[in-house]
Amino acid sequence: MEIEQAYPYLMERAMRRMRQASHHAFAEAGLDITAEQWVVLYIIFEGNGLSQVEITELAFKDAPTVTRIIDNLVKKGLVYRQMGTEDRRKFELYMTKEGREVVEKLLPIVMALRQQGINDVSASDLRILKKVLNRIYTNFDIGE
Amino acid sequence: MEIEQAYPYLMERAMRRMRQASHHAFAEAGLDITAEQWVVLYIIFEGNGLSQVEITELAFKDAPTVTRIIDNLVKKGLVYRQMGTEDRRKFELYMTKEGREVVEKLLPIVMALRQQGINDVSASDLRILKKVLNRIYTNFDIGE
DNA sequence: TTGCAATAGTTAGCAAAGCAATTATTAAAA
DNA sequence: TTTTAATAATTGCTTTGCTAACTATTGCAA
Repeated sequence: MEIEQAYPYLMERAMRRMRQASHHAFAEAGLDITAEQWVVLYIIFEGNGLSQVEITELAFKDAPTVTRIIDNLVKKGLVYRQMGTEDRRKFELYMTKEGREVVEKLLPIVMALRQQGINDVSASDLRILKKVLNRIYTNFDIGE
Repeated sequence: MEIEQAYPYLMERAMRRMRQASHHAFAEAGLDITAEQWVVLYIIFEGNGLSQVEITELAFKDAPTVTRIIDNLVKKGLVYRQMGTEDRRKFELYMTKEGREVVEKLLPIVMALRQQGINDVSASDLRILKKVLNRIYTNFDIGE
Protein backbone atom coordinates (compact mmCIF):
# COMPACT_ATOMS: atom_id res chain seq x y z
CA MET A 1 0.00 0.00 0.00
CA GLU A 2 2.95 2.31 0.56
CA ILE A 3 2.59 4.96 -2.08
CA GLU A 4 6.37 5.24 -2.43
CA GLN A 5 6.47 1.77 -3.96
CA ALA A 6 3.78 2.29 -6.57
CA TYR A 7 5.08 2.58 -10.10
CA PRO A 8 3.08 5.75 -10.94
CA TYR A 9 4.79 7.49 -8.07
CA LEU A 10 8.21 6.30 -9.18
CA MET A 11 7.54 7.47 -12.73
CA GLU A 12 6.38 10.88 -11.60
CA ARG A 13 9.40 11.23 -9.38
CA ALA A 14 11.89 10.22 -12.06
CA MET A 15 10.23 12.47 -14.64
CA ARG A 16 10.34 15.47 -12.38
CA ARG A 17 14.02 15.02 -11.63
CA MET A 18 14.70 14.60 -15.32
CA ARG A 19 12.90 17.80 -16.17
CA GLN A 20 14.73 19.70 -13.45
CA ALA A 21 18.05 18.37 -14.71
CA SER A 22 17.18 19.47 -18.25
CA HIS A 23 16.19 22.91 -17.17
CA HIS A 24 19.32 23.24 -15.12
CA ALA A 25 21.58 22.06 -17.93
CA PHE A 26 19.88 24.34 -20.46
CA ALA A 27 20.23 27.30 -18.16
CA GLU A 28 23.90 26.53 -17.62
CA ALA A 29 24.37 26.59 -21.37
CA GLY A 30 22.87 30.07 -21.26
CA LEU A 31 19.63 29.01 -22.94
CA ASP A 32 16.21 29.86 -21.59
CA ILE A 33 14.42 26.84 -23.02
CA THR A 34 12.13 24.44 -21.20
CA ALA A 35 12.19 20.70 -21.76
CA GLU A 36 8.80 20.97 -23.46
CA GLN A 37 9.98 23.71 -25.76
CA TRP A 38 12.95 21.56 -26.66
CA VAL A 39 10.72 18.73 -27.78
CA VAL A 40 8.77 20.98 -30.13
CA LEU A 41 11.86 22.80 -31.33
CA TYR A 42 13.57 19.55 -32.20
CA ILE A 43 10.54 18.24 -34.06
CA ILE A 44 10.50 21.37 -36.20
CA PHE A 45 14.23 21.01 -36.72
CA GLU A 46 13.85 17.49 -38.00
CA GLY A 47 10.76 18.03 -40.11
CA ASN A 48 10.86 21.48 -41.62
CA GLY A 49 7.48 22.76 -42.77
CA LEU A 50 5.30 20.61 -40.52
CA SER A 51 1.86 21.85 -39.54
CA GLN A 52 0.88 22.30 -35.92
CA VAL A 53 -1.37 19.27 -36.05
CA GLU A 54 1.54 17.15 -37.18
CA ILE A 55 3.69 18.57 -34.41
CA THR A 56 0.89 17.94 -31.95
CA GLU A 57 0.89 14.26 -32.87
CA LEU A 58 4.65 13.87 -32.86
CA ALA A 59 5.06 15.64 -29.54
CA PHE A 60 2.07 13.82 -28.05
CA LYS A 61 0.73 17.07 -26.69
CA ASP A 62 -2.62 18.72 -27.28
CA ALA A 63 -3.28 21.51 -29.77
CA PRO A 64 -3.58 24.44 -27.36
CA THR A 65 -0.35 23.48 -25.62
CA VAL A 66 1.48 23.28 -28.92
CA THR A 67 0.05 26.62 -30.00
CA ARG A 68 1.39 28.26 -26.89
CA ILE A 69 4.77 26.56 -26.96
CA ILE A 70 5.19 27.68 -30.56
CA ASP A 71 4.11 31.18 -29.55
CA ASN A 72 6.98 31.20 -27.10
CA LEU A 73 9.45 29.79 -29.60
CA VAL A 74 8.38 32.47 -32.08
CA LYS A 75 8.78 35.16 -29.43
CA LYS A 76 12.30 33.88 -28.83
CA GLY A 77 12.98 34.08 -32.54
CA LEU A 78 13.77 30.38 -32.91
CA VAL A 79 11.01 29.38 -35.35
CA TYR A 80 8.47 31.12 -37.55
CA ARG A 81 5.01 30.37 -38.90
CA GLN A 82 4.23 30.58 -42.60
CA MET A 83 0.68 30.37 -43.87
CA GLY A 84 0.01 27.14 -45.76
CA THR A 85 0.01 27.57 -49.52
CA GLU A 86 -2.54 24.84 -50.23
CA ASP A 87 -4.60 24.93 -47.06
CA ARG A 88 -4.89 28.33 -45.55
CA ARG A 89 -6.03 26.92 -42.22
CA LYS A 90 -2.58 25.47 -41.68
CA PHE A 91 0.69 26.99 -40.70
CA GLU A 92 3.97 25.58 -41.81
CA LEU A 93 6.66 25.80 -39.16
CA TYR A 94 10.26 26.59 -40.00
CA MET A 95 13.46 27.18 -38.08
CA THR A 96 15.27 30.46 -38.02
CA LYS A 97 19.03 30.59 -38.11
CA GLU A 98 19.01 31.25 -34.35
CA GLY A 99 16.76 28.24 -33.89
CA ARG A 100 19.17 25.98 -35.72
CA GLU A 101 22.03 27.29 -33.64
CA VAL A 102 20.15 26.59 -30.44
CA VAL A 103 19.34 23.05 -31.54
CA GLU A 104 22.94 22.39 -32.44
CA LYS A 105 24.04 23.73 -29.10
CA LEU A 106 21.44 21.75 -27.15
CA LEU A 107 21.61 18.44 -28.98
CA PRO A 108 24.79 17.18 -27.33
CA ILE A 109 23.50 18.38 -23.95
CA VAL A 110 20.25 16.49 -24.43
CA MET A 111 22.12 13.38 -25.47
CA ALA A 112 24.36 13.60 -22.43
CA LEU A 113 21.37 14.07 -20.13
CA ARG A 114 19.59 11.12 -21.63
CA GLN A 115 22.70 9.05 -21.11
CA GLN A 116 23.13 10.30 -17.57
CA GLY A 117 19.64 9.09 -16.73
CA ILE A 118 20.33 5.54 -17.77
CA ASN A 119 23.83 5.41 -16.40
CA ASP A 120 24.51 1.89 -15.10
CA VAL A 121 21.29 0.59 -16.59
CA SER A 122 21.92 -2.50 -18.68
CA ALA A 123 20.79 -2.64 -22.27
CA SER A 124 18.35 -5.40 -21.45
CA ASP A 125 16.85 -3.47 -18.53
CA LEU A 126 16.49 -0.44 -20.78
CA ARG A 127 14.75 -2.58 -23.37
CA ILE A 128 12.36 -3.86 -20.71
CA LEU A 129 11.75 -0.31 -19.48
CA LYS A 130 10.70 0.79 -22.94
CA LYS A 131 8.60 -2.31 -23.47
CA VAL A 132 6.75 -1.82 -20.19
CA LEU A 133 6.25 1.91 -20.80
CA ASN A 134 4.72 1.12 -24.15
CA ARG A 135 2.59 -1.54 -22.53
CA ILE A 136 1.30 0.87 -19.87
CA TYR A 137 0.52 3.33 -22.62
CA THR A 138 -1.54 0.86 -24.62
CA ASN A 139 -3.16 -0.55 -21.48
CA PHE A 140 -4.80 2.82 -20.98
CA ASP A 141 -5.89 3.08 -24.56
CA ILE A 142 -8.93 5.26 -25.11
CA GLY A 143 -12.14 3.47 -25.84
CA GLU A 144 -11.57 0.55 -23.53
CA MET B 1 17.64 9.64 -33.01
CA GLU B 2 13.92 9.15 -33.45
CA ILE B 3 12.36 10.95 -30.55
CA GLU B 4 9.57 8.37 -30.33
CA GLN B 5 12.07 5.78 -29.18
CA ALA B 6 13.67 7.80 -26.41
CA TYR B 7 12.71 6.67 -22.91
CA PRO B 8 11.83 10.18 -21.66
CA TYR B 9 9.26 10.44 -24.43
CA LEU B 10 7.82 7.02 -23.60
CA MET B 11 7.61 7.95 -19.91
CA GLU B 12 5.89 11.21 -20.64
CA ARG B 13 3.44 9.50 -22.94
CA ALA B 14 2.60 6.72 -20.49
CA MET B 15 2.20 9.19 -17.62
CA ARG B 16 -0.16 11.38 -19.57
CA ARG B 17 -2.38 8.47 -20.51
CA MET B 18 -2.36 7.33 -16.91
CA ARG B 19 -3.44 10.72 -15.67
CA GLN B 20 -6.19 10.94 -18.24
CA ALA B 21 -7.44 7.51 -17.28
CA SER B 22 -7.47 8.52 -13.60
CA HIS B 23 -9.36 11.69 -14.27
CA HIS B 24 -11.84 9.84 -16.41
CA ALA B 25 -12.38 7.11 -13.85
CA PHE B 26 -12.76 9.61 -11.01
CA ALA B 27 -15.29 11.61 -12.99
CA GLU B 28 -17.25 8.47 -13.78
CA ALA B 29 -17.43 7.76 -10.07
CA GLY B 30 -18.97 11.22 -9.73
CA LEU B 31 -15.91 12.67 -8.00
CA ASP B 32 -14.28 15.89 -9.07
CA ILE B 33 -10.77 15.01 -7.90
CA THR B 34 -7.55 15.26 -9.86
CA ALA B 35 -4.83 12.64 -9.70
CA GLU B 36 -2.63 15.11 -7.85
CA GLN B 37 -5.33 15.86 -5.32
CA TRP B 38 -5.75 12.13 -4.79
CA VAL B 39 -2.09 11.74 -3.90
CA VAL B 40 -2.30 14.41 -1.22
CA LEU B 41 -5.67 13.25 0.02
CA TYR B 42 -4.43 9.72 0.45
CA ILE B 43 -1.30 10.84 2.29
CA ILE B 44 -3.46 12.76 4.77
CA PHE B 45 -5.73 9.74 5.08
CA GLU B 46 -2.81 7.48 5.96
CA GLY B 47 -1.00 9.88 8.27
CA ASN B 48 -3.52 11.95 10.14
CA GLY B 49 -2.10 15.17 11.59
CA LEU B 50 0.84 15.56 9.21
CA SER B 51 2.24 19.02 8.56
CA GLN B 52 2.39 20.44 5.07
CA VAL B 53 6.16 20.03 4.95
CA GLU B 54 5.78 16.34 5.71
CA ILE B 55 3.13 16.04 3.02
CA THR B 56 5.37 17.94 0.63
CA GLU B 57 8.12 15.35 1.11
CA LEU B 58 5.82 12.35 0.90
CA ALA B 59 4.08 13.61 -2.22
CA PHE B 60 7.36 14.69 -3.78
CA LYS B 61 5.85 18.05 -4.66
CA ASP B 62 6.94 21.56 -3.76
CA ALA B 63 5.49 23.67 -0.98
CA PRO B 64 3.40 26.11 -3.05
CA THR B 65 1.82 23.26 -5.01
CA VAL B 66 0.91 21.44 -1.82
CA THR B 67 -0.52 24.63 -0.37
CA ARG B 68 -2.82 25.05 -3.34
CA ILE B 69 -3.84 21.42 -3.54
CA ILE B 70 -4.74 21.50 0.14
CA ASP B 71 -6.61 24.76 -0.42
CA ASN B 72 -8.69 22.93 -2.99
CA LEU B 73 -9.22 19.90 -0.78
CA VAL B 74 -10.33 22.22 2.03
CA LYS B 75 -12.71 24.03 -0.32
CA LYS B 76 -14.20 20.67 -1.25
CA GLY B 77 -14.62 19.90 2.43
CA LEU B 78 -12.42 16.80 2.35
CA VAL B 79 -9.70 17.88 4.78
CA TYR B 80 -9.13 20.66 7.29
CA ARG B 81 -6.17 22.53 8.72
CA GLN B 82 -5.62 22.83 12.46
CA MET B 83 -3.00 25.16 13.86
CA GLY B 84 -0.10 23.28 15.44
CA THR B 85 -0.25 23.18 19.22
CA GLU B 86 3.52 23.16 19.78
CA ASP B 87 4.73 25.05 16.72
CA ARG B 88 2.36 27.73 15.58
CA ARG B 89 4.02 27.94 12.18
CA LYS B 90 2.71 24.49 11.35
CA PHE B 91 -0.67 23.24 10.36
CA GLU B 92 -1.83 19.75 11.14
CA LEU B 93 -3.93 18.21 8.40
CA TYR B 94 -6.92 16.03 9.15
CA MET B 95 -9.62 14.30 7.14
CA THR B 96 -13.26 15.19 7.37
CA LYS B 97 -15.92 12.52 7.30
CA GLU B 98 -16.57 13.38 3.64
CA GLY B 99 -12.85 13.05 2.93
CA ARG B 100 -12.75 9.58 4.39
CA GLU B 101 -15.77 8.61 2.35
CA VAL B 102 -14.13 9.85 -0.83
CA VAL B 103 -10.93 7.93 -0.09
CA GLU B 104 -12.86 4.77 0.56
CA LYS B 105 -14.75 5.23 -2.66
CA LEU B 106 -11.64 6.01 -4.68
CA LEU B 107 -9.24 3.46 -3.24
CA PRO B 108 -10.58 0.47 -5.16
CA ILE B 109 -10.74 2.57 -8.32
CA VAL B 110 -7.11 3.62 -7.91
CA MET B 111 -6.07 0.04 -7.29
CA ALA B 112 -7.91 -1.12 -10.36
CA LEU B 113 -6.33 1.60 -12.48
CA ARG B 114 -2.89 0.75 -11.23
CA GLN B 115 -3.54 -2.86 -12.09
CA GLN B 116 -4.92 -1.97 -15.51
CA GLY B 117 -1.70 -0.16 -16.32
CA ILE B 118 0.47 -3.20 -15.70
CA ASN B 119 -1.90 -5.67 -17.21
CA ASP B 120 0.11 -8.42 -18.91
CA VAL B 121 3.34 -7.12 -17.44
CA SER B 122 5.26 -9.89 -15.73
CA ALA B 123 6.30 -9.54 -12.12
CA SER B 124 9.94 -9.57 -13.11
CA ASP B 125 9.44 -6.85 -15.73
CA LEU B 126 7.58 -4.77 -13.17
CA ARG B 127 10.44 -5.22 -10.74
CA ILE B 128 12.89 -4.08 -13.40
CA LEU B 129 10.67 -1.10 -14.23
CA LYS B 130 10.75 0.04 -10.62
CA LYS B 131 14.46 -0.58 -10.33
CA VAL B 132 15.23 1.44 -13.45
CA LEU B 133 12.89 4.26 -12.45
CA ASN B 134 14.66 4.50 -9.13
CA ARG B 135 17.98 4.41 -10.92
CA ILE B 136 17.00 7.25 -13.24
CA TYR B 137 15.86 9.20 -10.22
CA THR B 138 19.15 8.80 -8.40
CA ASN B 139 21.15 9.34 -11.58
CA PHE B 140 19.81 12.87 -11.65
CA ASP B 141 20.55 13.44 -8.00
CA ILE B 142 21.07 17.06 -7.09
CA GLY B 143 24.60 18.11 -6.40
CA GLU B 144 26.23 15.89 -8.98
C1' DT C 1 18.04 39.41 26.04
C1' DT C 2 18.62 41.04 21.65
C1' DG C 3 19.69 39.78 16.99
C1' DC C 4 19.95 36.69 13.31
C1' DA C 5 19.41 32.47 10.88
C1' DA C 6 16.32 28.69 9.90
C1' DT C 7 11.74 26.88 9.24
C1' DA C 8 6.52 26.71 7.81
C1' DG C 9 3.55 28.40 4.97
C1' DT C 10 1.73 31.73 1.55
C1' DT C 11 1.63 34.78 -2.55
C1' DA C 12 2.86 36.08 -7.18
C1' DG C 13 4.45 35.22 -11.86
C1' DC C 14 5.39 32.23 -15.71
C1' DA C 15 5.08 27.77 -18.36
C1' DA C 16 2.48 23.91 -19.31
C1' DA C 17 -1.60 20.30 -19.44
C1' DG C 18 -6.39 19.47 -20.11
C1' DC C 19 -10.92 20.70 -21.59
C1' DA C 20 -14.56 23.37 -23.80
C1' DA C 21 -15.82 26.73 -26.90
C1' DT C 22 -14.81 29.75 -30.95
C1' DT C 23 -13.16 31.36 -35.64
C1' DA C 24 -11.67 30.49 -40.21
C1' DT C 25 -11.22 27.52 -43.85
C1' DT C 26 -11.98 23.35 -46.45
C1' DA C 27 -14.61 19.13 -47.70
C1' DA C 28 -18.72 16.62 -48.24
C1' DA C 29 -23.84 16.21 -48.82
C1' DA C 30 -28.43 17.54 -49.79
C1' DT D 1 -25.18 25.41 -55.16
C1' DT D 2 -26.24 25.97 -50.67
C1' DT D 3 -25.94 23.85 -46.38
C1' DT D 4 -23.60 21.12 -43.23
C1' DA D 5 -19.79 18.67 -41.32
C1' DA D 6 -14.92 18.31 -40.49
C1' DT D 7 -10.37 20.30 -39.74
C1' DA D 8 -6.60 23.79 -38.07
C1' DA D 9 -5.60 26.81 -34.95
C1' DT D 10 -6.68 29.90 -31.17
C1' DT D 11 -8.61 31.65 -26.72
C1' DG D 12 -10.32 31.17 -22.04
C1' DC D 13 -10.49 28.77 -17.70
C1' DT D 14 -8.70 25.74 -14.07
C1' DT D 15 -5.01 23.03 -12.02
C1' DT D 16 -0.27 22.06 -11.40
C1' DG D 17 4.93 22.79 -11.23
C1' DC D 18 8.75 25.79 -10.40
C1' DT D 19 11.19 29.87 -8.74
C1' DA D 20 11.56 33.80 -6.02
C1' DA D 21 10.05 36.81 -2.61
C1' DC D 22 7.55 37.53 1.64
C1' DT D 23 5.40 36.93 6.55
C1' DA D 24 5.29 34.75 10.85
C1' DT D 25 7.27 31.97 14.15
C1' DT D 26 10.94 29.44 16.31
C1' DG D 27 15.77 28.41 17.67
C1' DC D 28 20.37 29.67 18.42
C1' DA D 29 24.11 32.68 19.55
C1' DA D 30 26.51 36.88 20.66
